[in-house]
Amino acid sequence: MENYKAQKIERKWQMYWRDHNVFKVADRPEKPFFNLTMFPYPSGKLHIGNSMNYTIGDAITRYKMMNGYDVLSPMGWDAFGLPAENAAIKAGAHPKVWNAKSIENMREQMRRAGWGYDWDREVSTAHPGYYKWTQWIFLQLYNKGLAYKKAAPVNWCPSCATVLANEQVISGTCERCHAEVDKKNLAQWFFRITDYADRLLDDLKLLDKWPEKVKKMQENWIGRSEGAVIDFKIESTGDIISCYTTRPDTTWGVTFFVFAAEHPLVEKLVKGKPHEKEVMDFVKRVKRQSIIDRTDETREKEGMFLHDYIINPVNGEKAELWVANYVLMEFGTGAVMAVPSDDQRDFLFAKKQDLPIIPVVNPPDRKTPITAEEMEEAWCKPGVMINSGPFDGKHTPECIPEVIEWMERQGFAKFEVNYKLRDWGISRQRYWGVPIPIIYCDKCGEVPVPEDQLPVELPMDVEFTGKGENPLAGSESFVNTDCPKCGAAAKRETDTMDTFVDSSWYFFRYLCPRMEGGAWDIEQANRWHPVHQYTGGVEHAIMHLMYSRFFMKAFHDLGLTKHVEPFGALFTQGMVNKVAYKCRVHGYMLDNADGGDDGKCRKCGQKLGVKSEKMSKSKFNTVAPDEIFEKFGADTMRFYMMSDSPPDKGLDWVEEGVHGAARFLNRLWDTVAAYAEQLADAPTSMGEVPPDPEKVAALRRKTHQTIKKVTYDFEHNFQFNTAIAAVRELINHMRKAADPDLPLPAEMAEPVREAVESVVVLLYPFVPHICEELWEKLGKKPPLVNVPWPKYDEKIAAADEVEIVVQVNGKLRARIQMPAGSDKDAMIAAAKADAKVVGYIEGKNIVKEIAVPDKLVNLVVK
RNA sequence: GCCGGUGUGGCCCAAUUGGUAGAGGCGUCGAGUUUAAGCCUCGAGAGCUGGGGGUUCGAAUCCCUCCACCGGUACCA
Repeated sequence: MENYKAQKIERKWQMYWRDHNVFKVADRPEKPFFNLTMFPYPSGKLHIGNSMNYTIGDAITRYKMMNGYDVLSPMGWDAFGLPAENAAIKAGAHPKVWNAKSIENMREQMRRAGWGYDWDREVSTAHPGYYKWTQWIFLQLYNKGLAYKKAAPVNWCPSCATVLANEQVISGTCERCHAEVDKKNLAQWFFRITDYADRLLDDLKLLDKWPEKVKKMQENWIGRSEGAVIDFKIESTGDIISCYTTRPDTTWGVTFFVFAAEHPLVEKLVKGKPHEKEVMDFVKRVKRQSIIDRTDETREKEGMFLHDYIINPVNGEKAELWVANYVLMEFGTGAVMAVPSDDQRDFLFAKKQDLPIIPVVNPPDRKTPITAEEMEEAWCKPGVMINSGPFDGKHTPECIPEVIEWMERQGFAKFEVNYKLRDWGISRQRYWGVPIPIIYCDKCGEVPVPEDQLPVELPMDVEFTGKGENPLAGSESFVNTDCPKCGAAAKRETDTMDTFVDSSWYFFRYLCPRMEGGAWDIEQANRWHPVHQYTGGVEHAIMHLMYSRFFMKAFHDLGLTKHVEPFGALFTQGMVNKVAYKCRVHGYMLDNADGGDDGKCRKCGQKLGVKSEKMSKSKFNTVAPDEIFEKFGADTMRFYMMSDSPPDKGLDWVEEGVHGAARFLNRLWDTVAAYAEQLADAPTSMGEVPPDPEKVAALRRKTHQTIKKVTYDFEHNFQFNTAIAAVRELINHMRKAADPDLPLPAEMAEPVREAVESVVVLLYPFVPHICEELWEKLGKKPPLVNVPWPKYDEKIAAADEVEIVVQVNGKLRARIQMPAGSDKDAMIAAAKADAKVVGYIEGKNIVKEIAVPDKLVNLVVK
């Protein structure tokens, strides 16, 4: 018998799949199934996260094909972005060249992993044939008023020299380089995603096949709140200033009023006043504070009195006007009515600045009204309104609608819904991205590039200096152009788009990747969408998925698709972790396998901390798929990743586990090959051992139970670890029932054949190479994707005899064998008759008899 | 802080949703095979299910509370 040679058979089948176009899918499918995995950034090397993603995706592709679906399984490249440009700066190569090479490498790695794709549909977002349509989409949004330019304070990463979206700022630092992010005022392009806030929120209800977790994250990010906008009058100037509040019921408790440092009225109010310098110095200081400082909640709240007052519209009371560092310009109106009795931030500020506190909500269990002196913190829970004029005695927050109505009648407030979601800033001051198709003309102003002039291509005559300036701005041939309207000399926009724009519509382009007359064919989109299964990392739960949903809805409104949601079902895989070794003083280091000693720091000798953490180069705990392919083969990597833990949770990468996977595949090989030989000998004699009907039935039962289990796991959240465990059980059972190295007894030949074939078919989605090879050894015709997924027979799978547990007062006292499906009376009677049970119930009163069919009997006695 | 999630043999994890705590794997130990080790085959042990309280005939599962870790988010008025 030949040994299992992974690399040899893997290459053989990879060539087979390619040469036979196994994963090519028809444009007009009978049973369409769009199986999408998140396309990678072509960094040049697959990382383990990709491998996890695509191994899950490939298992689904093959499973669905075996179930008769026309599976669309495409692959492409999210090819624009910073790393290519940075690499270009470093290596002196053009990003285009660097990119092409990276893609080639990764395509080869994907082949070696054995993932099945329809390569005729490959797309790259950096290809002019693709980004032409990204620009076209920009123009459609622009014409609809959904793309606009405005000067806005933006997150500026000084190290990357570019603008970052809010979502790319991780607690005040750049998500890429971790430098502290500054605020900068720049003219920027935005997409009006906020117009869709309510629909993005409401339609989450349609996504019943999305993880609750992801929907919740999106809900939080959209951050819908209801409240009122209330107008206050400034005493000195008579200016009306509005503020948004979710608690208009507490307006009687307003004791001061606070502006954000960026609020334009601040400067106006102090202009020429004695305290002008003091206040403006404070404003400047706050503005200069980094985002890190400003968003650190534990930091002291500071502020300055503006020596001016506000008139509270509900009762005409005066309240001091302040500017403070804890109010954000970005939310609401940048001005806050402060109710220290009901808001902990206002409370702390009032205490610090010695401002008055008026309780307006009385804790419900109190008989007498609470006083300001009694309060140790703000009361923001439900209660009874006090000191609130006409609303005294009412319960809040229930009466908020009534309060708003009352205010609206008086004309100084109105109901309003607010969102945390901001418009999507897409401008990037970088070369390696999609040029924004806008031209600036002195006479005509901002002019969109006519559609027939697309694409606006990236110029090649650029210099990569690594300095802050966008290289595009330095390209004469690019910048200088003619105005499409009047023909006069004009200049091009030099900002490029955020790469999330590229990836927000790629699932359309896969449908018609080479189409020239349009971005996609609407009929095809209506047919293949929404994506039947989308699989990717949970790190894209907010940005990518939100932007794609927004695009889908905008496309719908533009008549470009009939659908409103892009992804019907979503599966998010967990992170891949591995132990990392960390010294408290000297940081992460290689583990002790590499020259270290007994887990001690090589620099200081202190004991290293050992903890499983997300794989990262900086932690020295990465694993390269390539190395696994070389050492063990792709099937081993695939098997290990799928067999160890449920894929939606994380995976702890353990070297021994990989060995275990390799061992299993060897055993699978030996076992199936041995059975193949025995089966080929087609035994006819009964042998010396007499036939054993129960043994035959038991093996068949196990086979059908296993098919049922694996099918169930595919249909329920992809619990591949338990599916694989079930197959292992079947193999163990079969080996015990019929020694693979001995001639098969005649009566076992068919049951064994059924079991062996099932094993190979059931494992195929996970380890396709070895299974194709074994399938051939069994005398069958490849490829396995054409073999129908096995059906199980419920009758064969059902046990005819079951073990019933007998409890007395909840304690296990006996086990009895009974025919499956016995009725409750029979079970109870049998339980009472059991000799062991009798000892426990004799002479006692049976209070209650519980029977669970085929499971247990519980007798409650006194 | 707030919103999610997780906590089960030494380790990764099952338990078809309230019914025997243990499927599968890793590691360990033992036996067989081997000149020996490894590989391979067969077998074994190991637990108050994070702590406490409650509901129930019965709780890993449901409820309350606390703790630990992971993820998201964060002065959003």
